[in-house]
Amino acid sequence: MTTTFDADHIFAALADATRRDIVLRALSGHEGVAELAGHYPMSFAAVQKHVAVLERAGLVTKERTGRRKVVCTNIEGLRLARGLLDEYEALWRGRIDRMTDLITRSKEIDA
Amino acid sequence: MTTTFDADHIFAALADATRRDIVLRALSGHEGVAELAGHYPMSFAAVQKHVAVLERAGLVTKERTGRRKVVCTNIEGLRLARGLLDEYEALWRGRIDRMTDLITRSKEIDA
DNA sequence: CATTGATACAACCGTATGGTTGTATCAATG
DNA sequence: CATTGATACAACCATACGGTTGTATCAATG
Repeated sequence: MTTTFDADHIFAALADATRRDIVLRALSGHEGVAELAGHYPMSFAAVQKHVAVLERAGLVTKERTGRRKVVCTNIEGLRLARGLLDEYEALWRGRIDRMTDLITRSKEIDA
Repeated sequence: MTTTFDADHIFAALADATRRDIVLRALSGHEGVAELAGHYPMSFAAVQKHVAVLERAGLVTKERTGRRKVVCTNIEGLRLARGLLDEYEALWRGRIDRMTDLITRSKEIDA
């Protein structure tokens, strides 16, 4: 699977409430790291690290605007994440369908 | 958010290729921990731990069958995970829609 | 060009995670 | 009931992670 590496990073990035919240906040794309940091009970550097994790996962980008750097949720990244989840859901659903199919058939055999 | 705790565990559980593979394999629900362990280049105990993580996240269950314990993907858990993702997608999409709406309007103003 | 505001980075700490090996439990079976 | 097969659990190790503080960079501004 070529997307395994990314899936690791994406799911790991989403496995933290602070980071999920940052993704939401960064959708409007108007807050710098400092403003974001203001919303959470932790240091500026900690939030900075969270943003870095999201960046590495391709979920947000940073755009320089004057002396600030605005954090923007990367729609492409989100779509990719969503695509991964869809793939998995398809696989899951596929297997579930085949399972229920098997079950149905075995019931027919039983009858 | 009441589901935050679960989201942490679920995303974290999915952030590992081995565990994602176990979820897929366990959908057919006929392999014990030992059989599962056979597929991966690691010890039995390591796979056992991975299964434990998935179990804690509510993604699989173990059912005793004779002397074996069969690992079964928990469809309910999967649906819950899927639900979480849907919620997030809805939020994301909502914000995206509002964003594109804003962009469209500002373009109209520009024109 | 010195200062200030905003971000980046490095070092450090405690704890969690992914892996190992070894031992204990527990159910089937001779 | 001793043995064997399958799972569970505990101790340990290395590394990653989430947090801290302190220092460095870098762009605007007086």
